[in-house]
Amino acid sequence: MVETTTRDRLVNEAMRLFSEQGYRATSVAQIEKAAGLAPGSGALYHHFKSKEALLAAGIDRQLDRRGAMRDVRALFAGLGDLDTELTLLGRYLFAVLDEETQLLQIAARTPADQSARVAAAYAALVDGLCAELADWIAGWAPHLAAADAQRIAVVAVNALLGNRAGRMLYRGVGAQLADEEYLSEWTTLLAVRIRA
Amino acid sequence: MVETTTRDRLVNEAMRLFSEQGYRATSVAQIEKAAGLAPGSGALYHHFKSKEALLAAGIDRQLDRRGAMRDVRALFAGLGDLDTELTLLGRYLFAVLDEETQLLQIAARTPADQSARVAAAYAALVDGLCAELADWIAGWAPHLAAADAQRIAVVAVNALLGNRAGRMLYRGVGAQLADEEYLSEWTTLLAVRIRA
DNA sequence: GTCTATACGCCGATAGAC
DNA sequence: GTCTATCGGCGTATAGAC
Repeated sequence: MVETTTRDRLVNEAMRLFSEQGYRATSVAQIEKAAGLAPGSGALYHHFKSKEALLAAGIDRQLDRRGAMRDVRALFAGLGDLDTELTLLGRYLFAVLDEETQLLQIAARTPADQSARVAAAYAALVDGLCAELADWIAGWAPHLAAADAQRIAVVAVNALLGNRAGRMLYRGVGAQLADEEYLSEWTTLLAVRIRA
Repeated sequence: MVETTTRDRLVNEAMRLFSEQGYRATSVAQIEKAAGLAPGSGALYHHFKSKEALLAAGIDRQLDRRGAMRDVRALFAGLGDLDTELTLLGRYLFAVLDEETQLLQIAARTPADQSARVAAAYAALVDGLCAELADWIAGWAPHLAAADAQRIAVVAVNALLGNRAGRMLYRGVGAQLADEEYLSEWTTLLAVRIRA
């Protein structure tokens, strides 16, 4: 059994509820109840000075969890042929996006002017993924201009992001491809382009 | 000067505000003020029985506007080579997504259980675009299996959707490619794949 | 059809007992 | 640290005058 402080439980439940319902639609009482406190009591305010400070703490924690695993080229280089590495890379990018699902959902459902932190965190995440992928592509295709590798990376990441956005925001509605099937086509698309 | 009824103005302003701020974050008073009525007066309730009925009316209108322009193959077929048609098709898909921006934004910022109508409307839009594109691809590449054409179309539409999602939800934050640059790479990616 | 006035509830946040 | 109790504000929605 993991020892969790009340503060940690509050952050956990708040981020979950924010991602499911949105920031404004989630009440402080609801968060307290989910964390095992009496709903409606101000118990939350002994740990955070306001509801927005709680959101900020959740975003900071999410950003701290990331930051490892910078050099993707070193991780995947030399494992096999282009298609194999590309498939692994695609799975890795999907995994990162899935880990950040809460943040992406909160970002989508929080008006930018209400909390600029979320928008900035999203931008940092996506820009980082694009840069990593562009770096990897440049390593595999030295004949391509750096700008071309960057453009390919942006489109490729957006293709994965669009898939996850559809999943996150409208779960269960509409026909979705299975992950492996989607990644298979994504890989083929990129491999052919990089070789051309 | 276009004759607009108060009811139309209410729908217009409500959809605009919903897409900018989200459904729950937008108050009835705000909608009334934007439509030229006294904020806080219940004047809105003489046109709609509730705030949710107003949202439903907006979604219905948006869905009615669409529905024309079904057969994309007929529109773009025979115009030129594959790259040319693909570029035009990409612009068309972007245009459709842009026209439906309000709906997509509202869908993203409205919890699914709060209004299933929005989620269903989104699913219909994206599924329709995928089917249109798959149809077009199948026409250009008869050697591909129908399932392959469908998979390519799904990834391609998701790539455009991911781009627009980033624009809509986090406007101004993060480096974004210009439309023409993005579409250029998107076209190249697909053209190479279809020819392979 | 639009207004003023208002009912009634929920929300964020605070005060103070234990 | 958590509780009960409560304040002030804003939310949706309604009643009734004009």
